Amino acid sequence: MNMAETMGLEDSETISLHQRILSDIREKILSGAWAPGHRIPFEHELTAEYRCSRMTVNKALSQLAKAGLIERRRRSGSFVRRPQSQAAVLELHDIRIEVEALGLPYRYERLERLKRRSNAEDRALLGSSGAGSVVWLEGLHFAGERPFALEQRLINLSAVLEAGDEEFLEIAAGPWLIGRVPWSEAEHRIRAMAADEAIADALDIDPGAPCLVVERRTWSAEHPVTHVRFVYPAESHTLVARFTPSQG
Amino acid sequence: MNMAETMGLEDSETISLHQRILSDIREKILSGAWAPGHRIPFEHELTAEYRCSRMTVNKALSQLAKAGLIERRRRSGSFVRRPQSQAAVLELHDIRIEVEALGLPYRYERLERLKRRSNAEDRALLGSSGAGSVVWLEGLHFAGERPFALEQRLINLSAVLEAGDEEFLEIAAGPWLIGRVPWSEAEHRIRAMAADEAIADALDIDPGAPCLVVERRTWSAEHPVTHVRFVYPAESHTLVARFTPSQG
DNA sequence: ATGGCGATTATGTATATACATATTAACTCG
DNA sequence: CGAGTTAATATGTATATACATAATCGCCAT
Repeated sequence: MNMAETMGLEDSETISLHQRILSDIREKILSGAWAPGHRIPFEHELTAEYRCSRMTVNKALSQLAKAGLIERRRRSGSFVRRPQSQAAVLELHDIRIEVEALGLPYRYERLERLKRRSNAEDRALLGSSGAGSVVWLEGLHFAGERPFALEQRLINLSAVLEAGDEEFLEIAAGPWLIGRVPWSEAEHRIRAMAADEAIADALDIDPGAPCLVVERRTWSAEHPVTHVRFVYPAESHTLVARFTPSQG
Repeated sequence: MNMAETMGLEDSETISLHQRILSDIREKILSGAWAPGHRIPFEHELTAEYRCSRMTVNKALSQLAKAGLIERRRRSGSFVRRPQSQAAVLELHDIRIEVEALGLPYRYERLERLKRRSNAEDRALLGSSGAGSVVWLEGLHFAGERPFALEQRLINLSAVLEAGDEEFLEIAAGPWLIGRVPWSEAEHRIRAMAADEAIADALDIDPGAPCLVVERRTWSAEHPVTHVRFVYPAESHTLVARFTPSQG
């Protein structure tokens, strides 16, 4: 459709309009710009904003609703949902949302931050070939008073330059990155591990206690962005993923 | 819509027409009536069959395509795809393939088999409401000489009657079931756990050692089919899942 | 035969329109 | 003033229509 360039689409690719609306809104939600509970614009407002028919807007919103990102209420509008299903756990992995879904107050605390040139191990973790600078972060996610997860993260500064100026003292890097770098691909590794001294100390559990480890590598347009490792005490966490061949 | 009753819909519920088309076709595919490669009717044929507009048919087919059940080719039509969606999301659970990929000889050994009427716990595991008979299986997957994974499985006999006559002495139930029951939905739970006495004994590891536990429930057309729990010694196993942001 | 080209065909996406339905806000009446 | 009714509103689903696009078929000229 020749709608795309009239809208001033920056991507040169030809994306259908309803796809564009869909990803715009998803981006706003995933980045946190529209928090859970936020009422997204009415169909007729989006119709005006994108200069298209209501059907097109409706198609996009219906998809978001089916994907569980928003909830639609007649006469009231469409609202960002608190994610809780598979999407939350494996696609985003926003720990704040997980913790708040449990009804517990969430807090993030940075333990360590280093900026350095990448070494061989960093490059292996990132799945990167070239050298460059990285930021190394370690932090704790709390659910109430108790540590909920330990986070160890590498950020590739050649992919996200601004991360070099960010302290990440009370903001976890995950949500921060999501708003800045649209990820195109991610790979998860999930395994069990016995807590070593350092992990046991950080998470306030016994050394040797079983932990669930979720590692994630993210790429944006072929460039490695970040590698993150979440360590959960076994009793605190279960990942749930639900699949359906079709989404009736 | 008053379309539903004009069509002679057997369900008393009011289902939208495109939902009905969608589930009709999905059923045909999952049941095997339309095998992979089969060309499903053209939009204009379905338009005639369901007496509706092409947009409505198109909406249903587009959803099926996005869900990966069918593939649409311009000028040629829409074709049933070879099932592959599951592997894309969490590629696990043909343990034989996993083991052989490591270059180790694979062997399965049944430890226990019981046939009984389901109790409350069974029904909870299966996610089933009604009573009925089940088969309980326990078995070990070996990689070379060492135990690779412990499998504990419940099979709902009212969904898979033939399973009652099968011994599963050297064939794991997973591959056996896959050939017989087209699954329509699956839910995975993944967590870490310390090995108890029984598990440690079976897997030949120390009690208290960390294990990765993968539980899977499977449904076929709303009916619970099986619940299976795989327990892996932590050092032997990592799950890998790779995602690309879907539908957008 | 055969390579290219135009016609045909099925899908892809968008439009304007219509009416149904659920829910809330406003209003009316005892 | 409160309960019940009515009107307004946002979404839900369907229609007919239009044109774009990709792939294929068949014809024709070489």
